[in-house]
Amino acid sequence: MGHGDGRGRIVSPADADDAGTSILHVDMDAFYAAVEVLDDPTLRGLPLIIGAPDGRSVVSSASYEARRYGVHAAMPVSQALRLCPSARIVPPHFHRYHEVSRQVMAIFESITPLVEPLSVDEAFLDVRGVRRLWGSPARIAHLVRERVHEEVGITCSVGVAATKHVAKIASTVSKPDGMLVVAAADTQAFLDPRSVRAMWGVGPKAAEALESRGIRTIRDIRMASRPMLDRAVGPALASRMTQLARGEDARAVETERVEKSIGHEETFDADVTDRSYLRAELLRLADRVGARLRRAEWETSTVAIKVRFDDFRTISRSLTLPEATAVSQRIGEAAQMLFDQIERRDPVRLVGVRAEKLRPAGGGGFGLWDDDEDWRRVEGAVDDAVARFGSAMIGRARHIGRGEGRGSAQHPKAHGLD
DNA sequence: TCTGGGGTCCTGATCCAA
DNA sequence: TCTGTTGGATCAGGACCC
Repeated sequence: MGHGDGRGRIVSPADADDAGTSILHVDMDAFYAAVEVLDDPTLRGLPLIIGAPDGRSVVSSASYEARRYGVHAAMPVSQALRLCPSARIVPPHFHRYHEVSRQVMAIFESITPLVEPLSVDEAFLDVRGVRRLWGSPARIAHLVRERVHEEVGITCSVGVAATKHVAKIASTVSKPDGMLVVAAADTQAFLDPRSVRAMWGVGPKAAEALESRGIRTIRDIRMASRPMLDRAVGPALASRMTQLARGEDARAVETERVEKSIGHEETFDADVTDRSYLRAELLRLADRVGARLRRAEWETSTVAIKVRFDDFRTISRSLTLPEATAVSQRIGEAAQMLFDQIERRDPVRLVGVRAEKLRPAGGGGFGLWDDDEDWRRVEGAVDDAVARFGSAMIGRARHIGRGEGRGSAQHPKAHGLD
């Protein structure tokens, strides 16, 4: 039995029992590495690590040959190289991955209009309405695998099930280059013995909280009392887990997805103490954020920054603007303003800028390219708040303590400053 | 050993207005 | 007018996903 780690392979036959199923989860196998091999066949069969060769980068993807040494995504490249010294480091070519991704998604869309891309290398397909055209879900899964292999030259794994959650687990189990069909009637038997860690939304922390209470499998979740689960992982996750553990997952395949935030961040090769350099970096990141907002014809009403210090402690600060904007300069100045309120002066390893609370441009606010008057109003409102409440009240750092009016001064409107 | 970058969602604290 | 309650908005932090 496979574990999605390259040690085994499961391929359900095209005439497998797929009663009650209609959802496919398609996941490319070691996608970035596969694209690199596609473009340079001499890399085939080698342990590959996709990641920047220097600095503080982590593994973006690893070929199955490298995974056998324990290398996995998100691991520092330096550590990966210790585990697998013979690995070839290949710098990522994200543009190319997106190009290949578009090819793959086009194949999906030629089979069914109901395609929900989850990321560059995976998607859900709802095939309910196209059975008369292509056959049963299991047959369609075969077709997808065949076409991706023939037309693009890479392999993928497919899970076929009655729900998204089960289809996703099924594709993971069948990896690499596999396919697994879980008929609706077999859902519970399929889920029950699996580790809680296999569930969508259960990461290391939640798994630890569950396992410390003796809850190790999905069956254990099904049998556990709700109050106990609530205490372990919080009511929201407990509720979701309980439903998913029973095989209940009413989420439809959504073809439309609206972005809720746009951000950029950067980890420096070496920690930075120079405040003016950091302020300039914030401006540069804000420039990229603004450019993306304008390209997408969005504007933002909340600017947030993230600062990670040398000890990896990370803080964030955000500011709601009196008026939405997509002007980089305004986003940058808000980011700098937030940064200036942070009192901690330790070396910084990362800064980031994010635009939140997005809305279509021109939706009731001022236009994208109004003159500076509007921005002067933003600054004026914040300056006014600083004058009234003191700078420490604006974007107050957590270490100063709560309960002293944090928040109120961040909403100029709430104080009639607008 | 030393931990990216792009996101989403949840939680708890706090403030404010009804 | 004063006080208490409640729900929405906002903010900060963190878990999680790929």
